Amino acid sequence: MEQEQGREILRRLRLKVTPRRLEVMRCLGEEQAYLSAEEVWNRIRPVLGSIGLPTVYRILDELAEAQVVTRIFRSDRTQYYFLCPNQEHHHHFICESCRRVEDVDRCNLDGVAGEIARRSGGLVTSHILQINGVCGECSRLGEGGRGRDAA
Amino acid sequence: MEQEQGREILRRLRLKVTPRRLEVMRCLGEEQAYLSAEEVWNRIRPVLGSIGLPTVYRILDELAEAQVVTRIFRSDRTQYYFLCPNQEHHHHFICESCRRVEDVDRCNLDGVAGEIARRSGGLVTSHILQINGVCGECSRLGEGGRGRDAA
DNA sequence: ATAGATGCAAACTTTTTGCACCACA
DNA sequence: TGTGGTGCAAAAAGTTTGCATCTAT
Repeated sequence: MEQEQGREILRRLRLKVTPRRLEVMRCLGEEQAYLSAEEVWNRIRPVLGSIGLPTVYRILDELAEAQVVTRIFRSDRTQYYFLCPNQEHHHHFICESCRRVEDVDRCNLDGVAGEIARRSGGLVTSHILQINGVCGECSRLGEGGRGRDAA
Repeated sequence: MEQEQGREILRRLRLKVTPRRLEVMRCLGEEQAYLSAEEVWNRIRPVLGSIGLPTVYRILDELAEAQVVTRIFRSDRTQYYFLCPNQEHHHHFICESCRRVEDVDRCNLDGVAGEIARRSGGLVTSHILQINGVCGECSRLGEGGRGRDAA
């Protein structure tokens, strides 16, 4: 994520361009991996001098609302975020080992919406499709992966 | 969910057959709708006389672990559960209005796994596919739906 | 100049844990 | 009769809120 791209996104959203917002976006984009709010906070604190955790939450919420970041679903009770400014319809392949996210363009779900409508008269408004696995690099490195913790 | 079916599930999991476990399963299966732990608790307390909320969490965790209940993903930070003892691979259409869940057999995702393997050498281990929308009945009733709150 | 952004502390919600007591097998 | 289940109280973890101060526009 180039800084200029971040500025443009914020202007489009009519949010003020602040160092904190730019840094949250840079951090999430830099690793192409999903992170929790606290992990983002730990990574950007050294760069910014200081920033509060509530500010990180506020920024992530705004960006998720604006669909500039995507929430990743896991069954722990933590929310994870991934920068995804690309608005085309697509899905994500997420690596269970290194947490990196790859885009998956293919989405064969149009037929499903039709089936539901035909069967019961229901209407599909959205879907979550998240593909979990182990990425190429982590597969080659063998099990255990790089690990990636809060610190 | 017949009581005998509940007993069989518990025996298969080598869990003791207790009134609390049977009642949690009955409650989740009865409505064909997803509920939070607290909602389950509120519904079964009158029947059982008394049960602690931690017990409900423990039971739901065991059943989710055993894949007898499925977790439903929402962006609030509450976990929702749905009884789904059917082990065939399938997905769910969930109604945003009444929370009822319908099974969707169709799953065209085999091609996606192949694409990921070819492209980067990655390996797909699982996927989450949750289809959100408004069910036939709620569509016919018009917007607003039946509502379904914790009480 | 001013509306919006942020830090800090404290609250809040959901979920988990510890331990004594109880009940199914 | 003993292992596993449960109630209760308290803690933990993640997230949100209130308000005073600061800053981008």
